Amino acid sequence: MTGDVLRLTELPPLRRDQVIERLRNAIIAGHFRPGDRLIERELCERMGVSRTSIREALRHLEAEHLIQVEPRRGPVVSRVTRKQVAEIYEVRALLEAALVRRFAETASENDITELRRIYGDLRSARATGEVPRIVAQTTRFTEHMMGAIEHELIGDMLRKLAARISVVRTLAIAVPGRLEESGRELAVVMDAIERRDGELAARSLTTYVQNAGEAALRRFDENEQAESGGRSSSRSALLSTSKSGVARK
Amino acid sequence: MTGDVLRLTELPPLRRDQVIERLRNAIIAGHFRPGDRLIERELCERMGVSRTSIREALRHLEAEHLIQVEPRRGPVVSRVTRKQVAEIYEVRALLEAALVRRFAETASENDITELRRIYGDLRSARATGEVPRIVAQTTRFTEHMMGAIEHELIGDMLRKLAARISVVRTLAIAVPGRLEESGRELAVVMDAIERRDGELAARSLTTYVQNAGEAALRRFDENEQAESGGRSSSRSALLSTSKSGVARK
DNA sequence: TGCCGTCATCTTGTATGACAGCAGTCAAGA
DNA sequence: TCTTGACTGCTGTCATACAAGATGACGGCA
Repeated sequence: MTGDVLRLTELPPLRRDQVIERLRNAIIAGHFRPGDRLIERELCERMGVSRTSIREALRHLEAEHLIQVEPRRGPVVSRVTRKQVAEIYEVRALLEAALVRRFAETASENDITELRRIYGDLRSARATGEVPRIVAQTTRFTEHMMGAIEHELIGDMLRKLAARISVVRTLAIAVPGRLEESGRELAVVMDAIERRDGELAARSLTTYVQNAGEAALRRFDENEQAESGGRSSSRSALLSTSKSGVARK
Repeated sequence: MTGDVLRLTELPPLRRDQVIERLRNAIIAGHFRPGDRLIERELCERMGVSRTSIREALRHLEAEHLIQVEPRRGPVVSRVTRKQVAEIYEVRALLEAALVRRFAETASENDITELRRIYGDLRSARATGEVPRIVAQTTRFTEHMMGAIEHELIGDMLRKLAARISVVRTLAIAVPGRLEESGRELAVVMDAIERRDGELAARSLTTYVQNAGEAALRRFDENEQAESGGRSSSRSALLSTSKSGVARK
């Protein structure tokens, strides 16, 4: 119905969209870090496109809150404030609870089986303690549910929120003791889903996200301290000097 | 804490931001209508700015989903699908419920008094049946709560969602019988707030939004029918020819 | 030694001009 | 009436240019 099967090249993808995507990924992956300035010319050279495309892409990322632009100073990778972190986790809890409730209640058996499989991978990842793998599998877990319930908006919002807290989130996973705790919480969620208990799934997932949020805030505070401590050699600092060669504030 | 009080001229506002604002308002106000093409040159001339600024503004609005861009065809004021309307009302219900719950539980007495005052204005507006006034007062009502609880994120999201459904929302208000029904629902909400019953406030507001959503969907369906009926003279059609002189699909 | 004002330099914000190439239109032709 | 091809309209990108704010270096002064 939509999209012609015989379509040739799908049309060359727009440069600006590619730029958006790559910059977004770079930020999420932590290649650029909060506070890094994004200098247009540099980006032009690195990506081999004109300033026009770069700037248009930047406007898009700005709207997503991934970068902030102070007039005449140019774009800077967003730093999130403590309050913002708290708010994001709060809203994420709401949306994800709605997501999981609906999934538990309406997903097909296949979707649930598949989720169980992903959950298995997630557990193995968690067992290794390798943070990047854990993040990846957790994303897959959520992403699968989003795909299944076909709620464009919730999916969209959750993805955007996740992007904004990618840094803190990564740090939060490694909070001592949190991995075990969250493991138990997730088990309850998975269990509720399999029993098709949407209400319980939603409630337990809310708890999970709330606790994750608290862990994130704890990390956040530690980081603030470390920063005001001035020991800029502290490599774990959220806002430490970028390795990407980009100027900083 | 944020923003320097001593700042001189606040700096001349950026052109692109002004463009964003004006276009957004124009869309929300219905001056441009869903499906209208936004032709860059035209916008340049009308607003007296260069294509550069226009295009950057468009990228921003695109990220807000207020416009959609089909590659090489350019921007078009977003048409919302039925599904999107449903999803938006769903999420709006979630967020607004959280908002009102928190307001009921934590707002100062002054804030509540003020809300009651606004509620009074809202009631008078509703009594007249003048849709634009009703919309304005309803917005004030929500906006007041958003200001009081200081939850940037929820406020931001609700505003963006509201923008996306501004057209449908306007139509929905005039659904026969809905005005009375919603009046009663709102009364319950206001009452719950004054009694500081966050739970009840949230629940009743959820009902209110859900019903509003159903009304909106009903209107939406009527519109679709009217449209496929082909009688393009039907002036109430959601997608009728724009009066703004802008080309259409 | 430490603070201040000045100047050179870097960057952004915005405007212009150009141009290739997709899209939609319309008239000529079958 | 349907098909084809030429024509025109716009978008997507690039290259340039330039004023003005932001930054950083430097030398003078206390």
